[in-house]
Amino acid sequence: MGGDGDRDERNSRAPLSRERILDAAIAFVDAKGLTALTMRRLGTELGVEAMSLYRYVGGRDDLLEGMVDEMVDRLHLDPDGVRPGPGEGWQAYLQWLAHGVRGLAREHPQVFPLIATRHPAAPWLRPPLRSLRVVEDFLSTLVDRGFTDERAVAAYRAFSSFLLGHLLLEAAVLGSRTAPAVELTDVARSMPTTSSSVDVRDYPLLRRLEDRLSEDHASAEFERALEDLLDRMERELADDLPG
Amino acid sequence: MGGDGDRDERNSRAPLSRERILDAAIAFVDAKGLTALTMRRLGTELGVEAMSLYRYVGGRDDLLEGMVDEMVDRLHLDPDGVRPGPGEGWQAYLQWLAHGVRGLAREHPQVFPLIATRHPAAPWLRPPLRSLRVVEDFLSTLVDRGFTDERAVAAYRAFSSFLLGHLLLEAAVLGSRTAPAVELTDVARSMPTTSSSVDVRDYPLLRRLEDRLSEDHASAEFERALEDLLDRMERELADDLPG
DNA sequence: GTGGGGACCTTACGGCGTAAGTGATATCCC
DNA sequence: GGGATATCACTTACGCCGTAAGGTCCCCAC
Repeated sequence: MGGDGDRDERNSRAPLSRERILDAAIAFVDAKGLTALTMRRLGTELGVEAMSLYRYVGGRDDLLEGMVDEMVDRLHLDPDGVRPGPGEGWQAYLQWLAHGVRGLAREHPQVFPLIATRHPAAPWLRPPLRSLRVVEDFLSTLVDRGFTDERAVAAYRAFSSFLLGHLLLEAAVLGSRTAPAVELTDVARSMPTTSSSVDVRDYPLLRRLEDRLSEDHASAEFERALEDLLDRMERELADDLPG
Repeated sequence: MGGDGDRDERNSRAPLSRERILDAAIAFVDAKGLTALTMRRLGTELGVEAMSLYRYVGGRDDLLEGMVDEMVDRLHLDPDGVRPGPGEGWQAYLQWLAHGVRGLAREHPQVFPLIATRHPAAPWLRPPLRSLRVVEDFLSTLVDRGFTDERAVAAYRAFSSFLLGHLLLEAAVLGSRTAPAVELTDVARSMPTTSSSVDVRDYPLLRRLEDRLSEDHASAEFERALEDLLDRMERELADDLPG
């Protein structure tokens, strides 16, 4: 049996690496949704058996963790502009960071819940800023700009809560648009158990406001709320000095 | 072989119902964590085979949905005090609602991510306020108190973002405390792949602030941020009238 | 008593994560 | 050049998962 013919039977002979696997996993989730990601399917996607992935990722959990890490680490490359230098004030930095994280959420709405929901390594590593490097950078930037330790930590907490709430909701909307994921059979099966009939007529205000509720002002609301948050920080910061 | 002896072989012969299943599931997740919840184990917990559950819940997905619905619906019973009447102003109502939702998050930190993360039935049914009844109540209360339709919708969006961000983070901390869930072997396996050695010495500010970062001021921060949010709403509301 | 129907059980299937062992291919030392 | 060795992917197998389909038992109306 000719041992020659199967030399390049798969043309995707890029040699497989942790990064290649993670990128493929992120792309896969973007396309098919989180629940569709299995080791076997991801292997198929890469032209490889599922078990081959285990040389690089240690397990499904480590795979998810790796996806999150890689995405968060992208923040320090160039989110969507140039990172503000030391001369530019902490507001510019927080604006830059906020928009960077928002970019992640909008580019990968199916992956973002993972960033937001998985238990971080340390409890004070709050999503969505779950990288030691990013948090160190956050705190040192603020301290360098005149924040006390206490104010910097408070700012970190307020900032992460803000990002998480706004971006998780924005990503949920984008994500449900991208991945219908619910088959018609699923809807059919879940129908009979849901309590009798949910009649919209029981909720007159919802009916009246449904169109308005469906409008999308995500960008404007995000900018507005971010500015409010920064104003609030600025006010609190000013309270420290004149004592 | 004596057909008599197995009359009451299981003393848990309460007749099984959707509510009993949902309650058991919530208790199970509180105790063992979300990933430990399987149809088979939940059946065992109830003294029943897994397939018996399907007469009441339609599938695992419907089970999760039911848990969320039941928890959110508890808000309208008596969160942690008496619901403010029509004479009490929208601030009192929002305070009451916010503390009710926070109560859910703190009592069931392992379930809360489910409330926060699952795709709601309608895209404008934003977590964590995912019930038609609750949202109708929210909007009508505000409109009755003088909000325009537009302001009420904006308030709904800001309020849900606020709750989601703050409570998901608070629940994550409580949840990781409750369910260690990570076996020592898991940690060991995920170690070798995580990039070389993560040395805390590379992050001097984190080291300096670690204690401060670990302090728990969740309650005070929640109250403070909630008041800020209500103040902001009040200011915006006042802008409408005097025009 | 009997038969019809509801509540629970049994069996079975395909897919999942992954432990363990097998083979093929590139690399290096002699 | 030729074996030892390391590297990488594959194969096989196990136990657990969700759940489709059908069976069994018991209780109650007649």
